[in-house]
Amino acid sequence: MPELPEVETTLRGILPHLLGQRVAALRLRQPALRWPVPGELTELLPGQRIHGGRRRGKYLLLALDDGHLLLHLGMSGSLRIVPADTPAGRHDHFDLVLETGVLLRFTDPRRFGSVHWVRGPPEAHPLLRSLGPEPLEDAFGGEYLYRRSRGRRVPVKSFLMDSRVVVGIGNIYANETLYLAGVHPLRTAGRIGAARCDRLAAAVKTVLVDALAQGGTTLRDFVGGDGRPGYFRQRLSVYGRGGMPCLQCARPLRELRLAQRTTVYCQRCQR
DNA sequence: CCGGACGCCTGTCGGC
DNA sequence: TGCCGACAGGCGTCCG
Repeated sequence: MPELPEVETTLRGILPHLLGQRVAALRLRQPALRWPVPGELTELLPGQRIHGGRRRGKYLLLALDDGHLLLHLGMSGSLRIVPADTPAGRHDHFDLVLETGVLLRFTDPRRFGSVHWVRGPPEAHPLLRSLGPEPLEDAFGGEYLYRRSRGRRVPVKSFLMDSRVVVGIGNIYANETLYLAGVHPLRTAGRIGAARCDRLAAAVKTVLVDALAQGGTTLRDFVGGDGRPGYFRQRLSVYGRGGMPCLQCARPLRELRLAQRTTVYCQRCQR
């Protein structure tokens, strides 16, 4: 579900309500996520102050006094700031109760999300250790893509969605990026030239920045920390448009399954 | 090391 | 109307 723009939007929505606040309690009602929510958190978190928050790939990291809370939204997760008396539904896994009485509520119907507690530097956590660069930072560019893709025989779409190569790109933005760059999703990553790697990297940045400016993409259940949906859906060129006309050449967009993910592209405009 | 497939879950939608 | 399979924004793990 949430890719970089949605996770970043979530962070921006919740952070102002969290910074400087002390945790009053953790109300854990449904610990079953991808990995069980550590029960020790209910004793560990109260009293700790939240003094920072950032995003790494699709992970959210909240800095507390004694460590970091690491959150992943999986496919259907969301984090929202809600008033203290908001009734909890069936998929509301936990509330972080703040001293102001406001709640940070984690909701996740499909339970692919997760929560971890990290004492040391969060980058050393096994889930973060082998992550590639952030796509919007300068370390990520055409030159980097070119270097990393040499010898790789995977389709370029799979390559872009590999978090060891670059973080934050999921199925929606991989499709959109390839369309914008004019690159066929099945093209072998290692056979893409330097110039097209430049185009690809530029397209990644453009798509993510534009999506961010729209507050992300809401297909069904994504909401930002303030409860509002994202509006990038109206700007999608290919994702969800299989069979509909290409916006550039009007031919019907084609669809295929790659690694069990729907892939949409234009046979004429992407090579 | 690399590439591909699987499975974890619930909800929704389209076809019969 | 109801049932059933396919599919949905991710990713760690396993297998060849």
